[in-house]
Amino acid sequence: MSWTDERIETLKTMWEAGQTASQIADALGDGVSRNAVIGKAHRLGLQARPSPVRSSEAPAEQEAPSLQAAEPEPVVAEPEPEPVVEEEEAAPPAPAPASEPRPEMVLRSVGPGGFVRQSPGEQQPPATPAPPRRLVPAKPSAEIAGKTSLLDLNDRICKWPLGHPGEPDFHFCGEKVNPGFPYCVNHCGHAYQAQLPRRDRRPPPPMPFGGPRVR
DNA sequence: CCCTGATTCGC
DNA sequence: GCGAATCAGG
Repeated sequence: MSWTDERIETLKTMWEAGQTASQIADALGDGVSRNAVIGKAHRLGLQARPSPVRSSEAPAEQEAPSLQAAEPEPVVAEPEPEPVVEEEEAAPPAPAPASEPRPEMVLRSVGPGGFVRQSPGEQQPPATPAPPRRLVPAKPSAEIAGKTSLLDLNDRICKWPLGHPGEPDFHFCGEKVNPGFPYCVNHCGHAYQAQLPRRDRRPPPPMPFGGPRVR
């Protein structure tokens, strides 16, 4: 299978949404390996994303073995207006009791504007430490409450798309999958239909991500 | 071991 | 352009 526009679009979307290469490859199906996904992603130029590996580390460190204790850090005044997200409920003084993030939450640093990319050459110096205010766990903002977004997809939930990418309310079914299938039982019924002898057959629904793989 | 992404290089 | 092989960190 070649990289059709459709598949490339899927790749881009999922990659930018923070899905792992494996997940994307799995979603694309057709024997696409995660290497293929990564390779294609690089060729598309969307490689900037957190990687567990820093192969080419050591960015030209001074040969001088002496450590520079305090480098005159340019005090880049951070005029951050700091929009305070006001909590509705009066937060009790007790800190949230181990409200640990879900392990499967694949959220990276997704801001309302998208991803924080870093180009190799231009990296902003680390922001001034002092976190002035308490940090509110930034929801993906656009995250439609109660709906399954791309970020929520995993192997176990139905990937049946509802709506269209780009639309504000685009989301996925989110039901538990029919084991062995990318969709829930219900949507499997839509995706996989016995051949009907009828002539007036309903037009098939759009296949998510270019259709399920055939193993 | 498993996972991850990055890179290389023959095709 | 493609992706398996390989590398390297978590």
